[in-house]
This record gives sequence, C-alpha cells and structure tokens, in this order.
Amino acid sequence: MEYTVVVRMNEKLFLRDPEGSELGRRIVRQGIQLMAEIGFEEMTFRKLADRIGTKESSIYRYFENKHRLLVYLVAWYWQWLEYQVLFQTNNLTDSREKLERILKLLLLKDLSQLHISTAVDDMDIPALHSIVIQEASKAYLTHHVTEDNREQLFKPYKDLCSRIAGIILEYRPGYPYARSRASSLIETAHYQAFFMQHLPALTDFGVEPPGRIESKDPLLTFLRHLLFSSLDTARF
Amino acid sequence: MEYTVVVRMNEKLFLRDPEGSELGRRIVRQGIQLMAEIGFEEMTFRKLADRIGTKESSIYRYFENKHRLLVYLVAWYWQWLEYQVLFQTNNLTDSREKLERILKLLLLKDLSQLHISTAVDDMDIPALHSIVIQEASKAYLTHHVTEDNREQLFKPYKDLCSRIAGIILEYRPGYPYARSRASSLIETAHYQAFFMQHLPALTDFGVEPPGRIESKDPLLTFLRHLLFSSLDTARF
DNA sequence: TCTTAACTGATAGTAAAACTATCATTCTTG
DNA sequence: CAAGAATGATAGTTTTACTATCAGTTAAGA
Repeated sequence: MEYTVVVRMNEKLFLRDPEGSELGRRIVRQGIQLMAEIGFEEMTFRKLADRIGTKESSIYRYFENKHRLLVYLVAWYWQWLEYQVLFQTNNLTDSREKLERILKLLLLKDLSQLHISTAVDDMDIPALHSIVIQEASKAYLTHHVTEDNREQLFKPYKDLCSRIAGIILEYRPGYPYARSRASSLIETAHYQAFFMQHLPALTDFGVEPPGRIESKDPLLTFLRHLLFSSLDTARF
Repeated sequence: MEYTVVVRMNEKLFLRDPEGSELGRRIVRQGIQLMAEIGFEEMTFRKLADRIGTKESSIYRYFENKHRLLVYLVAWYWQWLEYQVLFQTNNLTDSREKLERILKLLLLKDLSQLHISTAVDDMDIPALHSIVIQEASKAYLTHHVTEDNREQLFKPYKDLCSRIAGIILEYRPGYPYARSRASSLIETAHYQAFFMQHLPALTDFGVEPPGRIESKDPLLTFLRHLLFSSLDTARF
C-alpha cells in the first residue's frame, strides 16, 4: 500500500494555495523545471507563463513575486526532507545509523534503496534538489530576512534542523552545538556539491560520473568524516 | 614604518580600473557602504550614482554591471584576507597557532591585537566583511559560474583556499580533504555568523553584545572545535 | 436549472531597472 | 597649446516587475 505524503504548507508562503488548482500545480511543477534549467535570476514570471500557456497576471494571483515562489519551493523541499528523515530513522535503534541515513538523504543518494520515489506528488525531487543547492541560500540572504522570518517562512528549515539536532543529541548527549552542527551539515553538503560541480578547485573531489560504483562517493565520505569526528571527539 | 598593501586586481574584474581615478575609488568605497546598507538586490547603479554625485553611465564605464561590482568587492576582500593570512602566519612556527590566527581572521576578531587597521587603503573592512557574509555566495551561485570562472574571477577565493589548505597540510600531513576543509571552514564561518544574527534558531549562539569579554566568542569556539576535531582524528 | 461566486485569459498599462549612445566639457599631459 | 582621456548631461531602449480591468468560462449551491 502506498501513502501519499501530504506536504501541508504555511499559508504565508502564497497568495492562493497552488495545490488547490490545476493551474497552481502547473505553476509549481513547471516553475521547478524552469528554475532548474535557467536559474533564479534568469527566470521571470513571463517566461514561466509562456511555458505553461498562461499569463503573468495569473501567476501573480498565486505568488506575490519570484522570491516568494523560490521560498515556497525550498520550504516544500525542507518539509519533504524532514518527513524522509523522520520516516527513514523511525524504525532504527542505532543513532549512528540514523545519522548515516541523514547523510545519504542530504546528498539524495541511494534513493531506490531507501524506497524513495523521485516524483512524490508529481514533484521532480532531483530538480528541486538542484534548485536547493544553487538557489536556496538566496531565500534567506536578503535584507528582508527578519520580516520573512517573522512570517515563519523558514520554519521548515528550522524544523528539519531541529530534527537533525535531536538525533545528534541522541547520538551524543550533551553535545553543546547540536543546532549549529545540524545547520552546518546541511549547508556544507550543499555547497560542497556545488563546488564539486562548478568550482572543483575548492574541493578534493572530481565530478562523479553517473552510475558509478556506489558507496564510493567522496563527498559522502568527507561529510561522514566531518560529522563523526566532531561528535566523537573528547568530552565537553 | 607603515606599508601600504597593494591589492592588484585581475583586469577581467572591471572595464576600467577603479583604483586609477578618484571617481573609480569613490564608486568602490561608496559602493561598499551602499551595498552594506541596503543589500545587493536593492542596490542600483542609479542610487549609487546619486550618492556620489555622478551619473549611472559613468559607473558603467568602470563595471559592466552590478554583479561584476559585487564580484570585484568580494575578490578584493579575499585578496586582502589572503595577504593577512600570509602576514599573520609568516613568523609562526607552530602550525596550530597559524590555524588559530586564521580562525580569528575569518571572524574579523581581535583586529587591533593583530595590528590590522579597519580601513586599509580607505576600504571599510568591517563593511566589506558584512557584505561578504550576506552577499558573497551570490557571486558564484549563478548560471554563468562556469564562464565567470573561466575568466578567473574567483581566483582570489581559490588562492585563499589553497593557502589555508597548505597550512592544514602543514598541521596534518596527508590529510586527504585539505581543500574541502578549507572551503567549508570559510563558508561555515560566514553563514553561521549570518544565522547567529538573523536566524538564531539555526545556531546555538546568541548575538554577541559588542565589547564583550574577549576570548569568549562561542562561534569561534565552535569553529575551532569543528576544525581541530576533524584534523586531529584518527589516521587516514 | 439558474445564479452567483471563483477563477482564468486577455489586454493594457505603469514604474523602475538595466543598460546604451551621443556629445559637449573639462581636465591632463606631452 | 593641442590631443586624448575622462566625465557630465541628456536622452533614449528594452526588459522586468508589477497592477488594473473586464469579459468569458467553470464550478458549486439554492
């Protein structure tokens, strides 16, 4: 039996719920494709409208502006990811194994082995993942972070962070930097992936050819090393 | 005797060398102030021109566009920082102490003790630092990274990274992730500082009141812990 | 089924941003 | 003092980022 993951989004993230209509759903789905293809700054509501055969003004009925669409997509991804973390670690007793699962989820590794579909709810997860890598930090690196934060726009990110921090504390009770460790883990996973692809001189890994021998992902190895060396280190 | 740090910039970073004229220097100096005040996306060449009493078109003679100005400012900062790292670690024999200095430099800590002026060459270093924290990743998180990289726009960042990686290897010969460790150290320092200020739920530190008891910077402690736990960990 | 509300499409518009072009003026510098 | 470089001033173009209006279509309720 299959369950549908219902990702219930904060109302502040949109003007009209895009999941409530066919057009809304297409705005989100095609928005993902377009943003993944041409990037956030090159994307415009006009281009998106043309692509889905509607008008700019119709898109504005759903999202206040392009930035809010980005925030929505990223928030959706964080909620999806938190659900996956919850689900994948639920049945485990070994908290080290939980952290291992989290590492793989962050890199979107071994999805088939983890029984994760790449198209939940028709959302293209790998495309979203690449948007998160390239654009997610633009969601909060603005001069209006504080107001956006007040509207709870970043709650999904914080929730994911809290959940990971909780597992960190389970693995290593009393660790004094659980939250920072969680947020830096997430961020490091993403921009190291970006550097690996686009600025390899900033990393020690080459781009991975697709379909390579699994379990030999150098970025995963690096993240594992970073995480566990910090958690396994002497008393606090 | 005082030496002037000559930061020689890559020619690809500008159309006309801004350090070669009074107007150019004002564009850069006031550009720093304006961008620090209102942020990258809110800044326009018109606003900058108004501020310094010139015209948009004059600014375009120096920089192709706003993004290039950002890349220029960030590159300047990386070059300045690399010079500081070089200078501050030069006389030291203990490589652990070198890494300690680097941590402080990344957080722009204890400048006076390190004999660093906050206004090198009339550049407002703390303002630049806050730009780097908030905006630097926008310099490379674009769909034209590859072309920009080909033009060597990110060389100063890579050079800084290499220098830190070199010191890491000095401290821990054979460490297999020197570059990634260096780049993740730099990035972590910056966005943890951002989170601390604007999204404190993602960290374990509060905002630091200015003029607090020195040597009790929790972010510095966290970074130190992360760095040395990874470097001091078992064989590779 | 009729009515009304909700939604979308279509058109049209504005304000500002992001440039480009031109030319006169001023300021150097040989 | 003549030539060249830099700047100021003005005026444009194109694109983005929106807003407004209204007609038509669809859906839902009485």
